[in-house]
Amino acid sequence: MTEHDGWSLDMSSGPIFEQIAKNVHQMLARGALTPGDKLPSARELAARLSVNPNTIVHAYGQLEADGVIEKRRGLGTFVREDAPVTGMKHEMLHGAASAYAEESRQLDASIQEAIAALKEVWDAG
Amino acid sequence: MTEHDGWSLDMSSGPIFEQIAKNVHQMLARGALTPGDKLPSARELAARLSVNPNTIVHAYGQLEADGVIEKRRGLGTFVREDAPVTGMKHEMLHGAASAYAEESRQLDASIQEAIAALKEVWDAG
DNA sequence: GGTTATTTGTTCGTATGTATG
DNA sequence: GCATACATACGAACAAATAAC
Repeated sequence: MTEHDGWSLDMSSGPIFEQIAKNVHQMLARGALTPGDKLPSARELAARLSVNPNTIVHAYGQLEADGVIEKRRGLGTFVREDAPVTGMKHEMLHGAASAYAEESRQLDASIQEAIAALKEVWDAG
Repeated sequence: MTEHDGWSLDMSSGPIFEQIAKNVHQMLARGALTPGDKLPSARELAARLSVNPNTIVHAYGQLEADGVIEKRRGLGTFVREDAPVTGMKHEMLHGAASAYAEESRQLDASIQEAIAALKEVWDAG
């Protein structure tokens, strides 16, 4: 079994710094992170994910620009108290659902077929 | 209304040449392309999608490596007679379903929630 | 029959963004 | 912050197959 504390990089594609930022959004959406929580330092997270520290800095910078986190010099990086979390889970779920619906429709699949395929693969993950 | 002859680029993310290759796979899966069919020339498709002709060449090159198409200098690019089409629709649908299942699980959503979200957005597309 | 023009794929170099050290 | 390596996308010039003259 692999470790599972919320921090991972097993997503399929895209820039690493975006995957990390997305991961933070997901952890916020499912309550694994809440306002006031302290994020790992750039060096520590970089070591855990085996990536360059600058990549973490880049990801945190994007999250700061999104208004999700704030950096406190000498203390670390924290989830902002006014971070937008309400309804974020449903927003992200709807986004993923829209992408799946779009791909299914491009394959000329009905919603019944799409649901059937989803049920088939749900347990496999 | 936008034109809809099967060729488009409105997918969310990823390299352009991969989006084009994926589009060809989808058209093959739903029967919009069949073995022996002629694909648009690199220049024509590039003009239609407003991208560089070399980007199309790159996408076609990947499809050729996949054994799906073949190029004939001076004639054009064609779907190979022995292109694998059987079951391709289900394969691609399962791939998309797996991606959606993965994202839903990372948000701590149940399969019921995932199906509900899918139903909600199905008509919106 | 040979030459030209058009269409097509092929190949070179260049610029930008990402990841690394 | 800077230098290097890699992938992606772009641009222009090249070579082959076909049709028309």
